[in-house]
Amino acid sequence: MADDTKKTDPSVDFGILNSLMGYRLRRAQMNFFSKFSDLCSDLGISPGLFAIIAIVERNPGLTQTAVAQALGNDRSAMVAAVDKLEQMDIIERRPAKNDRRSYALFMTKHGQTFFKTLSTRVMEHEQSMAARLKDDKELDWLLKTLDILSKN
Amino acid sequence: MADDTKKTDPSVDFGILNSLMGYRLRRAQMNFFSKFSDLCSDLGISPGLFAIIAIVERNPGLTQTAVAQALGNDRSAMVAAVDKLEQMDIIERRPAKNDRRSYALFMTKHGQTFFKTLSTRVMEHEQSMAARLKDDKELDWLLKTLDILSKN
DNA sequence: TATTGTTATACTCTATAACTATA
DNA sequence: TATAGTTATAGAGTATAACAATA
Repeated sequence: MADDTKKTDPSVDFGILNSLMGYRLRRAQMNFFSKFSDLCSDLGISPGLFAIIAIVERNPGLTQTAVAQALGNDRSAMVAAVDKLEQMDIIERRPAKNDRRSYALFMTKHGQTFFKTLSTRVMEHEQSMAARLKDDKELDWLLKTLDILSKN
Repeated sequence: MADDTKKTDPSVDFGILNSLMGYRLRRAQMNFFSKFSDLCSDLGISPGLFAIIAIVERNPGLTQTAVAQALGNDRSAMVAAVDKLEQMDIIERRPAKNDRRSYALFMTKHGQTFFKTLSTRVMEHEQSMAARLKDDKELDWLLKTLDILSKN
């Protein structure tokens, strides 16, 4: 919602939370997600759907399960997501060539242009957030550090 | 679940996702949360409950609404959370002195020691994650940067 | 009128198990 | 026997609206 009216009370002592990467990651991520909603909810796209589109766009022909594994989702969650993206004419299922159990996922023509619109909005927001950092070097460092912290 | 068996396929091209702070923040945060569950689910504590305890421990006497505002939660979500923490004998509601509508929240005796156990576990994990960084300077920089990115 | 705690509600995410058709 | 897609389901988490008691 990106709501300025309810501020965090500065007189509250956050104690240990202040020193926890886990807590700060959560706060930062919530901020990104709520802004993402502000920017893209009119298009019916959530962060999770955006990630699926981004993977399919760069890796046409992947199966649902392969996309789920790449994103760390469960197979079962893909069904409703791909159903929706298919109804929106963004992605299409095609029968896989070598395996009649699985579908290969591809972008539709409309999906291609839709993804460009979406990417532009998302990148604009990213750049406005990146402007809070010192320089591109700091951004690279942040991305690298977040990647290191993403591995278990 | 911190499961090593299902790896992210390295042959998948993540495209724009790789350059997005929002996506990397999500991946890093998911990793912290799943490890938090591994460490603390036997004690019945989620990250959200831990945050509430941490605030009450450092700010005894805050009302439910004040804690909710500090953490960015909705008032209504506090009810079940505080109910649970009260049943676990960690936090107690006391009638507020000046306002008969509200409760003041305090740690119980058991809650004090419980929180120490909890904090030890969480800090151990934090330190093992911080060990992936170069030094304490880098950790400070990360915490500061995440704070900057948390503001809307 | 406004606010606190509460309830009810609903919607999204996520996780699990089981089914079917294929492999 | 194992896997892909699917379905059903259940549990979190989150957000909104409304109500009673109190300010």
